[in-house]
Amino acid sequence: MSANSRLTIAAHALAWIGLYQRQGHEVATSEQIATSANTNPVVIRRLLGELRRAGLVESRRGVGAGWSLARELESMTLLDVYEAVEPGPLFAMHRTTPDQECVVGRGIQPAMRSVYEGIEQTLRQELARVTLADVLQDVLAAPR
Amino acid sequence: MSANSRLTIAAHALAWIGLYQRQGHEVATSEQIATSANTNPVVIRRLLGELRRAGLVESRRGVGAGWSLARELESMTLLDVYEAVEPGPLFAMHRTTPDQECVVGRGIQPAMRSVYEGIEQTLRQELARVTLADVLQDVLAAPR
DNA sequence: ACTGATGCAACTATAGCTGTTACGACTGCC
DNA sequence: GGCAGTCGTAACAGCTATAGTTGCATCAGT
Repeated sequence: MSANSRLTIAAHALAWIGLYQRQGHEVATSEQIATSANTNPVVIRRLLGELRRAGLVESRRGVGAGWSLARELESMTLLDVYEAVEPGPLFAMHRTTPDQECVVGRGIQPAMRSVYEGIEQTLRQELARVTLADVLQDVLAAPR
Repeated sequence: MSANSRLTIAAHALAWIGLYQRQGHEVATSEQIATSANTNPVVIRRLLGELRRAGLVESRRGVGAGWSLARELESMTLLDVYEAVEPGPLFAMHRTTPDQECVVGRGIQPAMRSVYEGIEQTLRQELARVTLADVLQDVLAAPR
């Protein structure tokens, strides 16, 4: 499906900021997060920008600038992150409309759509069950 | 996520072959299916080739060649099709390994992996609940 | 031998993700 | 007022996957 790492990196960033704040710091920089995630600061800023638009984080500019959580990790679910960061559907329909003269061509899209909607609904429920606080707890529970 | 239409087209092809066989024909050609799906016959042959490797369809060559079902539509689920046609995982980890000196960098992958595994498991269960016979029935139930 | 289909390689076009550079905008501090 | 550090964003390159297309060898029944 050509999966991407956007949800993973976004969760990484949020967990990092959350832990950093628990340690008493006010804001985290994209530079610090990028070092932890082993990627480029711009990649982090882009993703956090989408999370900001979704109301999950805030950014401060100027001197002492950086990112902070807009809500508690406890009140943030992976569904919130997913919706902020993955707009499209999981499965696509035909790129061109199928032959409407054909029974299958006419009926296949409604049929598949209802299946896909059910699946996406279930996916959302699963994602909604995991808070970012759960994620951070799991992160800290890792060995060594 | 940059979704693709492979599952949709594969289901379309199977439903088409199934219906065609119910109408008394022995084999369907990639040309016919491509017309219904409004795409190129080679695209159909490629997909059906993967379904053949999974034991869902059979192909005949020579004169009077074409495709036929290897099993009843009733015994074929969308999970079978999905697995034949979508090898990779739904979500990807970091492209480069995160900073192992960092607590978050060390713990994030195991944490996310367990979430992702649960989700893929649920996805499979959902797909396994829908047979291709169900899909064809839904297709035929479409208005007009 | 002819015919009509599959099997498959090769190529193109397109799109999305990721990484990178560059630079303007902002704000606290001196 | 100027400086420094960081965000915000545009622009571009590299890579990968999907989809579409062409071409041709291969096969098997007539």
